[in-house]
Amino acid sequence: MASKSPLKIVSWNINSVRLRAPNVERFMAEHNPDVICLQEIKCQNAEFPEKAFKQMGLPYLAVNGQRGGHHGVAIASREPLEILEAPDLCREEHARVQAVKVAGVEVHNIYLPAGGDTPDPDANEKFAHKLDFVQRLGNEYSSLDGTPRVLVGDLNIAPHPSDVWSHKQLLKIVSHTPVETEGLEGAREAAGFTDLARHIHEDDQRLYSWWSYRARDWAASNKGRRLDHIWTNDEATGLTNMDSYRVHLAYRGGWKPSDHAPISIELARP
DNA sequence: ATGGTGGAAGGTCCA
Repeated sequence: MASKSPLKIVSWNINSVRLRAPNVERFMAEHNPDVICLQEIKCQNAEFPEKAFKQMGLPYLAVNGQRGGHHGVAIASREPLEILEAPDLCREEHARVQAVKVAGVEVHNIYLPAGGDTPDPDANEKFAHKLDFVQRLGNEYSSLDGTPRVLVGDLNIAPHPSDVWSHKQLLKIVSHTPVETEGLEGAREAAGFTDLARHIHEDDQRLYSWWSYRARDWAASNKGRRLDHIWTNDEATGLTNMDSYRVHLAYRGGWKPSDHAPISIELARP
């Protein structure tokens, strides 16, 4: 019965939802998830391709878009969503955070600031903003109740050495500097979340979810980073089917791909 | 040491 089927949740930095609605449609046809959390939708609320999503079987939408073609997050669902107040994580008031409750599970969708090129908060305001966002993340999620809670999104930090193609060569590159990786791990632990990918896979297993557009051949060079994450609180960890974690590599290729691959997990319904 | 690509906006920013 539908009520006993697992809840399949996807996180995907789509890099323009208007351009890539067909990619989402293909994913739906192939994997049939219940909830898709998108980041970098790059449109305003009224511009979201609502009709296409309804037609592909995701009629329930929570859209947090932004003017100017930047940022923006959305959650699309097969079943009804209750929109929740999201934690105040972004001091710049970008559209980067949203939260819903679906099938008894809280789903938080986050697009953490990339942080610019210079990993120095005094010289680079974007990096300072990124660190502030991480700090708030740890604080805000430390005091919530024990509802099953899943936090997903593009966190723009690859915390483990095996989350990047070269730990040594990326130590001074934004996304893998110690202040970011230690900050994110500290925030996650303070808030009581489990990083599912690293709970499932040993640290000698390299895991990536993003490959730059700038490589001549992203698959051949394989210089990836794990920037996209699925975290669960203890209540949700207990519902998680650990064998179901996937990075959907095929969607980094194909027609006009995003530079991020979708990742997914399945949970038993509470 | 540099520039490489991509999207959207709009004559440049963000990633």
